[in-house]
Amino acid sequence: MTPADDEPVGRDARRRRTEEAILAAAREQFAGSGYADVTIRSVAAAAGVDPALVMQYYGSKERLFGAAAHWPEEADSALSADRAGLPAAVLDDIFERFEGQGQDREAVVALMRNCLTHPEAGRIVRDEVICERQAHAASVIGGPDAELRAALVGAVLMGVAMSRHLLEVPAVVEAQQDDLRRVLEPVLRQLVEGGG
Amino acid sequence: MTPADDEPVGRDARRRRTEEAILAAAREQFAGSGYADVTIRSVAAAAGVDPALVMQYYGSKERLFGAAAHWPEEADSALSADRAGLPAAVLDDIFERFEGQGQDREAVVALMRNCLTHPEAGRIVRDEVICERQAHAASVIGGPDAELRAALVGAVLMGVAMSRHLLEVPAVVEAQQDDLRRVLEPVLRQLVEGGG
DNA sequence: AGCAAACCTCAACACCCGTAGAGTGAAATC
DNA sequence: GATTTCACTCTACGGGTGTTGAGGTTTGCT
Repeated sequence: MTPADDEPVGRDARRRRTEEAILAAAREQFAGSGYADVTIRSVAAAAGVDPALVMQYYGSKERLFGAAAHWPEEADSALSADRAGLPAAVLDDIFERFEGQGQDREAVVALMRNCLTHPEAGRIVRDEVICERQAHAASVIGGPDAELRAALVGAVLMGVAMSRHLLEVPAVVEAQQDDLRRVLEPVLRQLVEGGG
Repeated sequence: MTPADDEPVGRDARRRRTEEAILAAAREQFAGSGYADVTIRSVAAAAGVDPALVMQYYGSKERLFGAAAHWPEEADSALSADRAGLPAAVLDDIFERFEGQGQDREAVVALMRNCLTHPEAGRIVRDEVICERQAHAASVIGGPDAELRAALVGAVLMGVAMSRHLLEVPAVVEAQQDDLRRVLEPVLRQLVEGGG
């Protein structure tokens, strides 16, 4: 880390800064490549730091990944929506998570990128993201297929997010947020409200 | 390879059989784990063969992956459907590909499993699977959002397939094919037919 | 039987990885 | 200013990887 001029000095501040530099590099690399292709050495190099320091701060590659890739649990408007408001609410939520520009976006992309190949990432997405929201969605959906419909809401959102941010399917990447909202909202409504 | 008793003998047949044993082991492992976690050695061990033989037959790990993970181009009923028949047709197609029990199913799962972390697998899914079918779907959908809607059909199917066969979200795994068809068909219809 | 070819294995190389422990130099404390 | 503390680096180890070339052993042909 080359320290900037106007930043706070002192041992603690300096440490916190390099710690964050390592984490930022890790987030970026895990968001862009698979777990195995990211090496402690490559993260250290991007952070301008010795590989051993990464170990010293984060213990292991696994723990570094855990710190870099996660699903931020901010206020989720979809958890307090009724049936009519659910489609718009889940769209709001997913856009907020994936289309921001901060570290949270990269943490989410890193989690999603690895959820099919990294067991722990897969477990988090399945159990702590999809299933958790599924439980609430099912309760407002009701009916015999409530659980399935709720799970499929998650599946649809996952598919769209992956197409747009991970696989980068051109037509989905180039679409404006409003277009996606306009097209997807009725689709999700059909999913949560069934025939009626 | 331990040869079975009732199988054809001869040099060629034997070779073809071990070649297929290697490929079968590779398909299974690439379908179940990420590219990096599958090793030439583990594939060779599962096939009961020396690692060097895998190299001799397939040239490199990359080529072995290419042979094991692909999207079989069989007759695709979705390519000859009109707008009204598209939802049912794409569902038929995806069920046929993912719910069979042969080598094709594993080849497809292997491709999907790695499409977020393996660049070539990602390219195939994006360009040769999604975009190709998107082109046809868009032509039968029509309207200003045709391309986007067509791409989103692919996104929805991908999300469902991943939930069911890769991430294994319980509610989606346990659902019967008929349930999925019944719930998803109107959803896809809403997507391809828009407001009308 | 004897020879050639092909299937297959052995052993090894060169590389890169995650990780560990000792060491260094600067900042904080007295 | 001396000493301690802590951020940080150097060096290295052990292991696993893809890959290779030479050797062995079975098969098929004459």
